[in-house]
Amino acid sequence: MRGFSLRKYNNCIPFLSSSAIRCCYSSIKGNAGVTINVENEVKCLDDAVSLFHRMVRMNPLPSVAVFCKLFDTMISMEHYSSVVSLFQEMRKLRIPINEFMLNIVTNSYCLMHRSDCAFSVLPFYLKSGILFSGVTFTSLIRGLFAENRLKDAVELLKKVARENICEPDQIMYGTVMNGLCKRGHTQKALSLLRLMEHGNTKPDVYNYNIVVDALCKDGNLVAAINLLNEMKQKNILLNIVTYNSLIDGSCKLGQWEKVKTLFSEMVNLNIYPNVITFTMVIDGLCKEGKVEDAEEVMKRMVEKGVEPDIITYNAIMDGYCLRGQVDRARRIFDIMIDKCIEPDIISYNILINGYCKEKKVAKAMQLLGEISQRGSKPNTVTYNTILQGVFEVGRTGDAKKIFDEMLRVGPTPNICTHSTLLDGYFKYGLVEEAVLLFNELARREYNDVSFYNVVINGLCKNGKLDEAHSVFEKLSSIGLPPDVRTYTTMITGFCIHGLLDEAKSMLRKMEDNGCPPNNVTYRVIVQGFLRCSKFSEMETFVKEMADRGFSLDASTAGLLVNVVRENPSVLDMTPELHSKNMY
DNA sequence: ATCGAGAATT
Repeated sequence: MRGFSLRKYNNCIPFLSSSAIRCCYSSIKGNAGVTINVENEVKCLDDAVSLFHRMVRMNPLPSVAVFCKLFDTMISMEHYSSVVSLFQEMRKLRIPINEFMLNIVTNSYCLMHRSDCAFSVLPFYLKSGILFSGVTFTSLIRGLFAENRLKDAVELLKKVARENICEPDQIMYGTVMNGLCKRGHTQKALSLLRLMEHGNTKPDVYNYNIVVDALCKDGNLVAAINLLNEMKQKNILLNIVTYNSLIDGSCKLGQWEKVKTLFSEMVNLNIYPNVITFTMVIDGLCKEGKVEDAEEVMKRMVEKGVEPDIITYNAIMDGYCLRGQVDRARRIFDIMIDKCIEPDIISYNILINGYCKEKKVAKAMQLLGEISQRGSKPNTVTYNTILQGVFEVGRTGDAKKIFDEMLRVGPTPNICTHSTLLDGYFKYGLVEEAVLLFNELARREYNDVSFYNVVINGLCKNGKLDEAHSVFEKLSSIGLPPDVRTYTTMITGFCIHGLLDEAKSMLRKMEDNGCPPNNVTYRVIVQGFLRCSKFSEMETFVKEMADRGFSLDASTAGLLVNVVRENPSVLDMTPELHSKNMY
């Protein structure tokens, strides 16, 4: 990272106070030999805090390891800021700390997405004569990735290696590789893997699995299998994760023969499919509409002694919903409860989505009300799903009420919530509401092009072409390249308003900007010229379409047929229409 | 005693 120096972070540890924490200095004698079983004693934050207070009053004090164990337990319950507070208390009480403790605190800050505070712990290591370890920097790197500071994360790894601060291990490399892969930089992760192969720290199965999985997720199964073969050649011991990634990748491409091969290959290596393996297959089948096959796989897994879990059931439920059989999904939901598998918020979201897709909004709303009764809590996806469903049936008033409820008592709206709202408002002509909301959102720095596509589309469809165009222009000023949908939406807007020259120049512009038009773009522009009876120019685009292997859709072809009926001479100008089987 | 990879929802 640029300008990285320990001095910079000196004396900037934020004091996080906690009113819950009040320390008592009187010591209780005779606690020597008292054993503390942190895991059994701590079930919630209150338990942790009160145990901490008992511990600091003991004489002699419990070892630092016990404090570490306590903090670790708190981290597993996601009480990161409380870990920091208790650590501050320990310091005030001058309770000795060690390397492990500092690493845990550093990690807590990183998990809070406060890598700035995490860096401010570094001077403590120096002051206390404690050496940094790979663990320290791995946590920091993870923290930087969590804040999407990819360059800083990679730079920190390089700095650690270059300045011999400590020898990066497989975990540190793996953390960087994983951070890169999860953000779409598979090739960079692959380069790092190659770098490791030539360096001192040889990649292990974790490192390979990260890249194998990323390649599979990219749909690049061939490269993933090549890497698998490299692993075999290098005698890297393959494991269940390796095969699960490959099986998932094959399922998502519908390569069921490959799935079978991988299954037998892994079993030959004494690696047995687990609940994750089976669930991936079940989900893949469900997504292809083959829910019966998925249920068959579920039976087989039970026969093999592998019990389906909540995720397996959720996949099946979603499979039925995708086929429009929400009632069957509901039955699975009830079976799940009978088997004492508690539905989670995703189960509810799947069912709510199922009901919405069948326009059974009342059912969806009812289910929303039931969520808290069963000890779950609606999340952002729940509300987004309901909002979409309510808009779908045109109940804009209900949508507004639900959004208000969300703002009052619900989870934080995200970009998807806002897209749904804007799309809904525009769709039903509530332009004022939409524009107001869009202006409110200006400071959020949303950088997802599909969000702007919704806005541009809404403005175009509501006669606000100039505003749409200025949002389009804004994209380049915030460094967000328009995608094929953005251009197509703009072109549609121009065509609706009869601005064919603008439509045409936008078509050329997208090509120049490295974003070639697709089938839809051409259909839109052909329809535009057709509706304005500009047959000869239309012909140019029909020709271009044919050259690029695109074809007309039914509605454009239908329009064309009507035009030909009224004006047969059009046929003379468009030989492509009959010679290339365009209808 | 602290840091790592794989499954489901809008």
